[in-house]
Amino acid sequence: MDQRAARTALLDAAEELFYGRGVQAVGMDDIRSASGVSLKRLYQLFPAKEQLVEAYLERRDERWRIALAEYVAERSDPYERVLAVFDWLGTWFADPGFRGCAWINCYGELGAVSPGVAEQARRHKEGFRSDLRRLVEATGLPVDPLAEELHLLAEGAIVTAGLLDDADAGERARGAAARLLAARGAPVKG
Amino acid sequence: MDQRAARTALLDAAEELFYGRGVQAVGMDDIRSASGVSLKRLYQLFPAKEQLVEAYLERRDERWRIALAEYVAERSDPYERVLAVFDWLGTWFADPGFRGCAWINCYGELGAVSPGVAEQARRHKEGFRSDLRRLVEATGLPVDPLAEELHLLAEGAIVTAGLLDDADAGERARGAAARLLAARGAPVKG
DNA sequence: CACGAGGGAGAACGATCGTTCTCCACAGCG
DNA sequence: CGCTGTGGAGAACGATCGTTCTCCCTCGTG
Repeated sequence: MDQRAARTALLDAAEELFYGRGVQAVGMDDIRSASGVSLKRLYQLFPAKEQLVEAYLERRDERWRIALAEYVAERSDPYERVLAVFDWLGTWFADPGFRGCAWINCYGELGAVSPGVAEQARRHKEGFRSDLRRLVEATGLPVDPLAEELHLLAEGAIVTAGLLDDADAGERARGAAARLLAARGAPVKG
Repeated sequence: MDQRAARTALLDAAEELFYGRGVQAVGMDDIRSASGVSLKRLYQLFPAKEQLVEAYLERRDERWRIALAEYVAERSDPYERVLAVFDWLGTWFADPGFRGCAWINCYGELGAVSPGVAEQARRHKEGFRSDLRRLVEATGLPVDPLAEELHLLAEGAIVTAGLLDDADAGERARGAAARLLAARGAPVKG
């Protein structure tokens, strides 16, 4: 197994374990067992646990936002694209492994104690917000404050789905989003 | 110092430290120093750290929701009362000690590992949601799905204010809430 | 004063865990 | 075959921290 494969195996194991149980509940030894990579190699690639956590968040951010973008790109109508964000959230919430937002969870766990983790969480949320803003721009509607409002709905749905196990939060957010779009002049479905 | 005063001192210290730094970053010794209560007494009142954490969340929930209710009760118009929830969130976000939602943070930190903490977080969020629902009921507007939508906005504002340091999230959520209310037939200010 | 109960201060204990070190197997190469 | 260095397995180390224990002081009571 070369360095590249080891790195991938480590990040895969880290993602599954950290997301599922929380960072502090997972030891480096658990990562080792789950990945099959020796501790020596682990510490060569990630000299401290914190760096593994940050790398996990960074890679997940990339994947998460790309998956969202691909899902959205399946629609052609710009309004539908905006609403598809909420559909996608709904499919995420329905995933059996769903356990809330990885970045919110990590921020709660380590944000006060690890600037790097706090930064990753901030970056992810800002990235998501600007992705959403771009989708709103494409509709031609006035972006402010519409995009921010839709972002609040999305974040609210994520947190509610995670904490209250409320998988319908996506649909409900979609409904509210449609109403806000209509209030701003989007053509209403008939 | 009698038992009652010791309990209060402990919960005060726990609240300040746990909220400010996260639960796992605070040792029982820190609680002892900050409260002035001896370890022996601490363990008499809270036989394990987890119970102190749960008691902290429970007392904070009570205070938080009462403070919100009192703020809201200063207005008499039922629509204004609903919107006042978002004003109150805005004042909370502006507090210099604001560091996001205590329950979301604790859930991220311990939710996967401590059922008691997960339960407290769930209870708080459900309590908040039903408080909001009652305020919407008082307007006479159809409650579903309006109340849920407003709840998503509020949660989104809380999480965004915490993570992105965005103190204006309250105002923005208030704007969106006003629009959703208007779309459901509330009389518009003019 | 004797004495026992209760409480405070802080040492001690035991477990966990991030990180490093030791030891060994084995492959490449003369 | 011997030498060398890379890497794996897992023991060891050191720190932290939740929890308990020890020791001592104090105070109320006979």
